[in-house]
Amino acid sequence: MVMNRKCIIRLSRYKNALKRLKSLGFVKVFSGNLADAAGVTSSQVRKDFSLFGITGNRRGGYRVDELIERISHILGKNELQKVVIVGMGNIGKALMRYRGFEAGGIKVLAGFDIDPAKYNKLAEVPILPLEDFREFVQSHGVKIAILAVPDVSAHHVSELMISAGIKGILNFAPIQLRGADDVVVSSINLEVELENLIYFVNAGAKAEPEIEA
Amino acid sequence: MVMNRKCIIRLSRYKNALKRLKSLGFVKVFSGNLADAAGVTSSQVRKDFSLFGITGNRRGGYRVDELIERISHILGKNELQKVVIVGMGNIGKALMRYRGFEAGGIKVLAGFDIDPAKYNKLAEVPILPLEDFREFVQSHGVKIAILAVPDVSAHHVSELMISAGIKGILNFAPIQLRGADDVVVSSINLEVELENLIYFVNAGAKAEPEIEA
DNA sequence: TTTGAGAAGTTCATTTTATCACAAAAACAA
DNA sequence: TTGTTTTTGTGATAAAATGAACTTCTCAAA
Repeated sequence: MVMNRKCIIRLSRYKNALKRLKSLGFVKVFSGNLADAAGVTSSQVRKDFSLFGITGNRRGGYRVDELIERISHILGKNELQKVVIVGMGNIGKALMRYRGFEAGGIKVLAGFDIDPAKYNKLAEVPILPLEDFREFVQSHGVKIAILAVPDVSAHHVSELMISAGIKGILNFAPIQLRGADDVVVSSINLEVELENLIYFVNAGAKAEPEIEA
Repeated sequence: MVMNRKCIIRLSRYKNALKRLKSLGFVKVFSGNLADAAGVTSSQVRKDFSLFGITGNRRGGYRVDELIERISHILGKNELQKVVIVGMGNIGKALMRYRGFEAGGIKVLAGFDIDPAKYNKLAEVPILPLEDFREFVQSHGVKIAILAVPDVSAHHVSELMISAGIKGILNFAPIQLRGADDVVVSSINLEVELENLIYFVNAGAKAEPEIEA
């Protein structure tokens, strides 16, 4: 069952919304509630759930706990996900320190850089030489890597990642990575995001819908 | 002429690719070249250009310089774009220090926080109290703001931004902001991005296309 | 038990988005 | 000139996503 990326993004959104609802004491939730929280229509919510075989009660809606559990399972969030970061510049360091990941079951195992001044092999989350990358990810079974190096090194590092067995790359470098067929690449480009905002602000935005990350 | 967001993202991509091609010495470029660089089809490139009235020569392709100029103009990149950042946590600080913006004609004027320990009013790019936000953006005519505060404060700060006249918000908080009709919100949610990667990696990704930031 | 209302689940139509295919234009060569 | 090639520009076509509407089930109250 091959799923659409947009649909998966919505699932993540639903999960976030559900966690908030749960912390507010909600036990049950209706498609309309989730739709409001995620900024979509209730049809969409029900259809998304239907795609994944998620089912509720025809009158009582969905049980919050069950739904969170179910979506987390689909997203693979029931087991700890190990991640490494390459590039200890501004962005890389910020991501190393970002504590939001842990709550989401994502564990940053290590950072890597080529600059010896940045090494810190003894820290709880160590910063290691890039030469150690291959061995590290293989011995720890890491499949996901964050690429936060300058654009000139991005292509080279992405090849290293792929050859070391990385299967998913979150790319912060402002270039288009051409990955292997079994490697997923997702890019975040801050300048592109800002250019978008600038365009729509200048265009006198007419209620542009909020877009996926 | 109301434009599609995806289309604008592609324009940004084309522009980035063009800059690289230019630095390699290219003077002319064909739709096929740009398509390869941006990871789309040549038809798509031509159709995007057609939407904006960008036109080339029926056999000679497009002039690189002219095209960069044209796209930059459409994206509003020919004048300096002023931006402020609210929230001087990990992400906010990293964005303050990020030097990639300047090359793209984006100028971070100031950062804001509620924590007096973070103030630095005399720095070249000052960090100011959040109370000064409204006055600052109004006196400087700032229309774009980056929201990098914890989720609990995100809604409150976004309301402040909107009431102060901000028209575009780049949101890093993991919640769905509900903006006014004339305010554009674009969200970057790191956890959602990683969850996506995790899902497709676990699903044994079959050449998933790289996606927009 | 019956009835009515509320909400899920599903189908269908609409709208949006991307691809294909081809005619018209430009450049070049003979 | 005239023909040939190359690439654009766009209309037609296909595919995908969305939203509305309909059907079915469940619960609760009379």
